Amino acid sequence: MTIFVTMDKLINYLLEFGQLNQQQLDLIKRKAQVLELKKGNYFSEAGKIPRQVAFIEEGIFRVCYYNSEGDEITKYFVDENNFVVDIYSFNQKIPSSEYVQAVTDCTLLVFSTESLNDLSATIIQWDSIINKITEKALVDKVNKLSPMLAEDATTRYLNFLEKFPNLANRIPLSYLASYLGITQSSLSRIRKSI
Amino acid sequence: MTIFVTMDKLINYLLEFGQLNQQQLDLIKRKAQVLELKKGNYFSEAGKIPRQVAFIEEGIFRVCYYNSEGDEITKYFVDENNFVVDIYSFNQKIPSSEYVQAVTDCTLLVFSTESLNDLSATIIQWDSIINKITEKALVDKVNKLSPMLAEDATTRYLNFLEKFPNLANRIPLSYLASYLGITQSSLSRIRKSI
DNA sequence: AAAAACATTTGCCATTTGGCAAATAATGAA
DNA sequence: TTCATTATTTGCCAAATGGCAAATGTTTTT
Repeated sequence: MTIFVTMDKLINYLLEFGQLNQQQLDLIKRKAQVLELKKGNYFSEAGKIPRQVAFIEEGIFRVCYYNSEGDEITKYFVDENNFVVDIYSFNQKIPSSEYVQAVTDCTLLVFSTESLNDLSATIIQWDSIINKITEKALVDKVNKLSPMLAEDATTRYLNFLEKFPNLANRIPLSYLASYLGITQSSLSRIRKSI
Repeated sequence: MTIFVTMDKLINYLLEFGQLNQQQLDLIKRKAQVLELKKGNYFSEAGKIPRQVAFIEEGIFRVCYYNSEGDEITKYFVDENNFVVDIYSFNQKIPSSEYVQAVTDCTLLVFSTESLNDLSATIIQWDSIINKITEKALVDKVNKLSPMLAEDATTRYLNFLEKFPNLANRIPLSYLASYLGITQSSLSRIRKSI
């Protein structure tokens, strides 16, 4: 007896990247495990080898690390309808250098390494779908970061507001400031000036 | 009768990502076409669907585009021992939104879409190797860009100097300034101050 | 409720970077 | 070589951002 969850978001997302029949979809659903993660908790941590991949049903994560000066840097945010994982460490089976933290309460569909291996072995299109998803996720990150370098802090903040309208005032200033590449006081002033 | 080229760099690079026997390596070499590209010329252009992938044997490229203000932005540089292509447009078969331009004279090993399809159909590990390469290239770009946001312009310039020691004074200031996210005059001043 | 701990805002001033235009240097064409 | 074109540097000043510490506000603990 399994908990009934439609997993519609996941299914629709996967179908954007390849065709899957009902039997395959059922198998995928059986391999996914629902996980609720409270705001502030970590899905994976620096120093550990990631052994799971999560599809975000609900909520927002951030990926962060500590630079050589010891500053905590938010590398990017990931919201619902996306997978989140340190993909490089996961695939290479090496310890991650970053944290994946829930910035809101989150509902995840979690796949273990073993489940993914099973899916890869059973579903002929699986690898192709996963590779397309991975590639798109990474290309999107590059395309997001690249123009930010040429934008001023206010523009970067406004773009963040557009992408995550309800988040800006619900997360610590430090998360956002380090993502935008500015100090907390500058961000505070930018907020006031808008 | 084919031109004799060892293609050592390419072979060694591929072998970092998977095993290939001599027969497979020979096939790969036969599918690659040597292309010399003079400084300033384009390997691929915005508006066109990319139909080739290049391995850079020698030389340096930049990938650039025009933002909504019409400024030319250098998204990143790619040097020898790397593949270069607008991977997203290439795979999706959609027109690229960026230019791939030689910033020095370059020697390339070019693979057409058809060659890559043949290799994919013939060499069982091919897709896996290519996916690993793609993933690493993109992860590297994200990891390069992300900390730049928190660095000041001088630091970004010094890091560029470290990565491309011989390039800084041989390419137009505009290429480098737009990559660093600063104006040409600022870069000029930073240069003087070092 | 009070205290402690933590997060955000603000003031003050220094530093960095930008904008613009003129001066200078380098490059390429005739 | 000389002229024309393009690229780079520089001066001047304005705007953006940072650094630091104090003030204020918020949350958590006791």
